[in-house]
Amino acid sequence: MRPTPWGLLGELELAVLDRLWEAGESDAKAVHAKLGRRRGITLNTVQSAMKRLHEKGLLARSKISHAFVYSPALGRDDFHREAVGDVVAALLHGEADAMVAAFVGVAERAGDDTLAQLEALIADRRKATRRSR
Amino acid sequence: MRPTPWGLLGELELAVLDRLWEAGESDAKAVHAKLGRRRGITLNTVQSAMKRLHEKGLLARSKISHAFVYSPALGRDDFHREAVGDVVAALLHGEADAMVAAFVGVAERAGDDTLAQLEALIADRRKATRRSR
DNA sequence: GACAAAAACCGACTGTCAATCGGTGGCTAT
DNA sequence: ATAGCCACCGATTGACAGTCGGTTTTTGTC
Repeated sequence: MRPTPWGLLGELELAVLDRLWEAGESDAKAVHAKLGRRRGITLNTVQSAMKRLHEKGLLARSKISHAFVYSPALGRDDFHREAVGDVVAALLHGEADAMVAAFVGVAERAGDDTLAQLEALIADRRKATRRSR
Repeated sequence: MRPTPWGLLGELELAVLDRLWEAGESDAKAVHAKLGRRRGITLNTVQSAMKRLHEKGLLARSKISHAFVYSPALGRDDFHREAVGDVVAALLHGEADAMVAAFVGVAERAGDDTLAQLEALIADRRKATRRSR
């Protein structure tokens, strides 16, 4: 019985992903060096997290000599879109009105500039859409 | 050891909320009548879910005679805004650019009309903002 | 080829949380 | 008083992240 239908990541998993996006491909040791010390967790823990991320298809890895080097399977933006999309899908069952309202609401309380940014980007996307049609 | 930073609801809990938003205040029995049968769960299970929802502050309740009548503590839209906002906050640590990009991306793949809707609503909100300033 | 170091892997344990019931005990209306 | 209804408590299950310890595998080096 799946508690939540949307597969959301944990805190450490997100931190690892962020690290990978920032630093590009890295091995477990490098990631641990950056965020393991602060958190007081072992290299092993970081390894486990990265392995799970790999199993979920979020990290690609390749063996360099005998060690793994991981890299994000999705771009930061793709992942964000995916995640937000999942939540939105589970929450508002595909109802565009509600979705739009939620977006605007969130953007609004993030600051007025955000709304303007949103507007600008939309204009951009719509232009692109029209052209490609 | 918090598994996920965002407190997201379960499947049943969401269904209960949806039901309450649709039908207005109801007691556990009524909710169970609507979605318990299909799911093959007992009234008791629905009661538990509603109680948890109440403890989380998402359902208000008042005792009518000896039974509780529950009603949503937040409007549907408020809740959606809240939930999406939480996820966005945890995911993109307050970076407006990424947020905007994600919104547009999700809206885009929800259909082209959605983008237009979003645009319209934004124009609306910005007008309102300007007026109130 | 043997060996030490490094890293991956496996398995276990913990904490949290939703879902799900059963049983118990308290009101309520008759 | 008493039969029902219903809330509450507690227990169980299942999932999943975080966290390690211990074991095995791989490698580079004498």
